[in-house]
Amino acid sequence: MAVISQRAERTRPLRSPRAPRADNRLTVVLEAAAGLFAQRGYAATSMRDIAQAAAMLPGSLYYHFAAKEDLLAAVYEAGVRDIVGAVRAAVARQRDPWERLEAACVAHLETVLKRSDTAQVLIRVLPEQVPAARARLIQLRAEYEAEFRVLVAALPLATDADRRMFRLTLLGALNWTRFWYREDGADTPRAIARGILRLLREGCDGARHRGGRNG
Amino acid sequence: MAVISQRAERTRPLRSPRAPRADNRLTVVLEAAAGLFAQRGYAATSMRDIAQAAAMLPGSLYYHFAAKEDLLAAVYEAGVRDIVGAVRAAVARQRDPWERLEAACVAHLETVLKRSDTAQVLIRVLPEQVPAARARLIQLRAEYEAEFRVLVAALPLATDADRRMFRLTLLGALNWTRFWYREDGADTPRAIARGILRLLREGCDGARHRGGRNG
DNA sequence: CTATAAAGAAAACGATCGTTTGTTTTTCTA
DNA sequence: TAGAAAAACAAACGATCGTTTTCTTTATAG
Repeated sequence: MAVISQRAERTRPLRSPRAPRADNRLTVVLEAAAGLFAQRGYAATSMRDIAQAAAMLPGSLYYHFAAKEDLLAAVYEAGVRDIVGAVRAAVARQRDPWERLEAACVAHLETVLKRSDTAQVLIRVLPEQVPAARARLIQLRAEYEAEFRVLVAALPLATDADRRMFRLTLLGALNWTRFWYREDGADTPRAIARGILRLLREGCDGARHRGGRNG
Repeated sequence: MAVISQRAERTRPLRSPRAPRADNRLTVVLEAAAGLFAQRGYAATSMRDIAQAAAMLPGSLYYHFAAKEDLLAAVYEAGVRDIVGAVRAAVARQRDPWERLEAACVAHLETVLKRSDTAQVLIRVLPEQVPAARARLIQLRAEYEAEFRVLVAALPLATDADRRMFRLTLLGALNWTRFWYREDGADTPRAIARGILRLLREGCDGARHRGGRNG
């Protein structure tokens, strides 16, 4: 029964005889929810918190979403749209495989760290944390991760290179920045993305780069 | 007032005229809490959940801890003890700086992914998620991260290498494994740790390793 | 201009939350 | 072995949770 009611009004009641109103505050709700989910997490954010941030009453949220988990799924959808859009736009400007991947990493970090709360929710709230929406969230995440899979597949690596490990390590390093990145710090999202990628591409073993003394 | 009551009984009432009883179930409570915090997160775990997992009544938890956040702090402490112990023991068996770091990474992953729920809480529940305990949690985390700082400082890297970026990238990649590691999968924590470290040490650019055809 | 549906206000539902209080049982110690 | 402290039980507190229901306002289509 939960599944039915979830699907019942994804955006609006089916076969509605009238279009949504111009003054509807659905986007305000989504942004408010994204900001709070990104900052406090899913369980620690109440529907009342979201309603207050959106300047509405708690019950009014249920005109747009049948349940809290559906609101999260909608934020996830918006997040995927944001970050996929940013990454695709950045990648399209490059032709070299390494430069395409670098552009993707820069766009990823800039979107997640500075531009989009909804995108931040993608890496802050994980599918396992919301069992009722797990399947949907996993699918939405996979939609995005597929972008990186393609970019990594295009790299001119040694034949025995482990592309899966490379991709997971890269995404791990990128997403972990959320926990140590500081707005006021010296390094920008762009610089961080480039630094991580250079490390994964070239390594950092002094003995390998030049005739080092250790090894 | 909250601060006072938090400090009031870190482990037991101050100047207790009698030692703890042999049948006390403090460790059972800590393990139950660790398991649930690791699986569901802090906010999504109720004191009643923990009590049930420990086969006690909810109110009884407050004999050991003045508040939920103090219970989390205690789990954090146990987690740091677990992982620092494992890492130090592993490192002590090696002398070469790279081998010491590898031993640390292997111990880190094995502890977090297989051995210790309390250690898993360290990377699952982040200080920002529990404002009331933030300062304490940050300090406990720093205690552990200092271990890695020392190990990275000892590496024979090129003089212009960014050791901070290296450390953050490494820890990010290691900790992110929590989100894709599967018990039944082919790769063990040991293999994953080695793979990540090799990547960060040697890089993966085919054109660099041998006279590649690209670039 | 009027009907109608969209959008939200207002108020409350039962359930669950972290926590407190008073009491009982059990172990250790003197 | 008697008394005291440790450790848990038992039961409830007020607050907050996600959600539902009913009613009112308001933009829009005919």
